[in-house]
Parts: sequence; structure tokens; C-alpha cells
Amino acid sequence: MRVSRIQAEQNRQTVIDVASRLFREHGFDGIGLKDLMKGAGLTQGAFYKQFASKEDLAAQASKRAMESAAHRWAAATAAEPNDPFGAVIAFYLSMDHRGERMDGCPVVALGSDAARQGSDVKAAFEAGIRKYLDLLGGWVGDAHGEDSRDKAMAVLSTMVGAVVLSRAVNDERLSKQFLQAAAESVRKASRTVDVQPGPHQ
Amino acid sequence: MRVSRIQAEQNRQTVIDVASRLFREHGFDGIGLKDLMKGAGLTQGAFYKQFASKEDLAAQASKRAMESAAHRWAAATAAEPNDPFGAVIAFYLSMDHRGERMDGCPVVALGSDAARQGSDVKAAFEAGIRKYLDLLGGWVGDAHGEDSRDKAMAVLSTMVGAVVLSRAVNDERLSKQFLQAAAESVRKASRTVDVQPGPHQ
DNA sequence: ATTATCTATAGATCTATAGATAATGC
DNA sequence: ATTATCTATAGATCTATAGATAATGC
Repeated sequence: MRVSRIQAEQNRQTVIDVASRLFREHGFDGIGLKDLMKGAGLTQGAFYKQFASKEDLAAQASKRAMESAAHRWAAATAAEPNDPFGAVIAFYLSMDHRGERMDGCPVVALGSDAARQGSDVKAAFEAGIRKYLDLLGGWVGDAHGEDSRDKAMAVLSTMVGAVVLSRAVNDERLSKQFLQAAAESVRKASRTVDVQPGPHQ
Repeated sequence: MRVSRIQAEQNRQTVIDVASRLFREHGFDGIGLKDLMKGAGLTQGAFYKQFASKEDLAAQASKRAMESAAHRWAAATAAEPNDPFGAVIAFYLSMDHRGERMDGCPVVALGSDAARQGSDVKAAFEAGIRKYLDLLGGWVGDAHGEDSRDKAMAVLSTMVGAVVLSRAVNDERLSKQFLQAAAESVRKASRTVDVQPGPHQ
């Protein structure tokens, strides 16, 4: 029954990978250790040799999920180096992304739940969110980049909110409108320098 | 043990009120029927005379939570009729709102979870979200109101996303920055008419 | 007579632990 | 000898149901 250290470490990695997806699909409280382990081809009894607790796995799975999301952003930009920002919002604010809850952005899938978790889970989210901001900051800044951080934060908020909202409603037309309106808005933000208040009436 | 019909109906309303808060605090899967009923001063056994299932209560509690949120928006605007939009974002994008998970916006507290629920829960969220959009549409539209719906959707996305993000991280400074950046961004959106692409370099 | 609520319980599931097993690693 | 995984289980909790109780409503 015992396996090699290498195999054991690989099993551990598989559990984290599987959990990063199943947590996104069902929520932290929506799936148990038995099913998480079964997803990795193991039984429940093996869990506590690998992880201190379910919350420990939640933290590591959150980290893995955010890393995987960053990797996806990188892949999108690599495919379209002339317009990295356009490439990211093209998939992030798409109906495809709305549909793939298991593989989509962890902030969208677990953001509401993360707020209730311990500081380890939040630290994983925070690190991933900072990575998002670093990337966005390089794309949406104006020439002298003064407020590019603020813009990046507003743009990320818009992106996350739009997909959350698009998943929370039944009407697919409304979902699509949220994604399109957000895409238009963040595209505008990315190329707009500060404007004076427009005519107010 | 039996109570009057009036009392029974009032008990039912209390359960829905309590559930609308406890679900927001713990998530749909994070609290059981026993504790939900206890919060209303009843025992678990009384539940199924009032509700068909836990999911039934989730749908009704979601509706109640969204109604309560709309009421809060109305209260904020009534207190400041000259700047209703400013009044709403002043509390929505505040650290206070970030902290009050039990009474805050249900889309923020349960948006990720709502995506996994049945269509009754989503219908409750959808109705509340449309109400949000109607209000915002009256505030952020440009003069002829052509794209005010799109703007309202982008603004709501930014608001929801910013509070989700502000709750998902440990660092309170980062939380505050998200809220401030979002506030600045939506204020700008509310008074900006469509601009030509600015000088891009 | 009806029924809202209670206590009690069924049956499933949850997290976590204990001890057995069989292969690894020294 | 060590240990990764297994089966089995403890103890708690979950949703849902059943039957008793006591007050309402006719």
C-alpha cells in the first residue's frame, strides 16, 4: 500500500489540483474530503498524512487556483503580444468564462466564500490579486503611469464584478450584457487619460 | 404548542429575516436548519410546516436580502436627494460595508454561492440586480440616456467587484485602495460623456 | 377538528483519528 | 524500521420525517 516518496508527493500535488477545481465548482463547504480524495484516486484515510486540515487544503488549493489563473492570463497575452489587455478581457469577460465555473477565475468562483475563510486562504487570494494588479498596471496606465495602480484596481473590480453578476442571474441575455458593458468600460478606461468633468446636464 | 395563524405567519417572516442575515454571514452551506430556526427562537421541527426545503428558504431569504438592500439604497438617497449616486457609493464603497458581511449587499456576500444554486435563488438575485440597475440608470446616464443601461451595468460591476475583492484580502490598506479606486472610477463614469480615445502615448 | 410547534429519530454525511497493511528506504 | 495508503470507526452534524402535544379556529 505504501508508495514511493516521489509518488506520494505527486499524489499530494494531484489532490491540490483536484481541490482547486472542485472547490471552485462546489464552494469550500460544498464538497467533502471523501469526494476531494476520490477525485485524486485516493481514499479519505490518506488525507491527514498530507494535510493538516481541510482548511489547510483550502489555502493550498486557493494558491494553486490563483497561480493557474495567472498562468492563463500569461497564455492569453503570449498569444497576442500586441494587445495583451485585449486578449485578457476577451476571455475573462466572455460567456465561456461565465460557464466554466470549475476552471475560471477563483476570485469569481470563491470570492464571497474567501471572505469567510481564515487568513491563510485570504493570503493566497491576496497574492494572486496582487499579481493580477501588476499585470493590469502595465496595460492600463497612462503615459506617466501615475494612477495606473488605481486604474488597475478599478478595472479588476469591474471584471470580477461583471462575471459574478453574470453568473448570479438566470437570464443569459442579461449575463451577456454585463460582460459586454464591462468590456466596453474597461477598454475605455485603458485608453482614457483623466478628463475634466463633462457637461453635467 | 400551537400558535395563532398571525403568530405563525410572523414566525415565518422572522425565519426569513434571520436566514437572510445568517446565509450572508455563513454562506448557504455554512449554516444548518437547526441554527437558522434557533435564530428565530424556534426548533428545527417547525421548519417543514413553513418551507418546502432548505433551498426554498434560500430563495426566499435571497429575495428578502435583496429587498432589504434596495431599501438601504433608498434610505441613503432620501437622506441626500441632491446627490443620490454619491450617497449610495459613499456607503457601498466604504470600509464599514466591507465589515458588515451579515447586513451588506447580498450580491457581494453570496454572489459566488448564488451561481451554484437553483433557478429560484438566481431569480431572486436577478430581480434585485435589475432594481439596482434601474436606480443606477437614472443617475449615471448621459443627457439623452442612450447608453445609460450599459453604464449602469459597468458601474454595478465595479461596485460589486471592489467589495468582493476588499473582503478577499487580509491587508486592510489594499482593501481600502480597492474601494477608493472603485469610487473614483464610478464617479468619473457618472459624469463623463463618451470620449474619443485620448492621446495614447 | 385542525394545526403550529415540539421532541425524537432515521439515514446520510461530515471531519478527524486509529490501527492494519504492504511497500519503500535505509 | 519507516511510512503512504487503506479500511473502519468515532462523534458530530446535516436534511428531512414521524408522532406527540397543546392551543387555535370552527
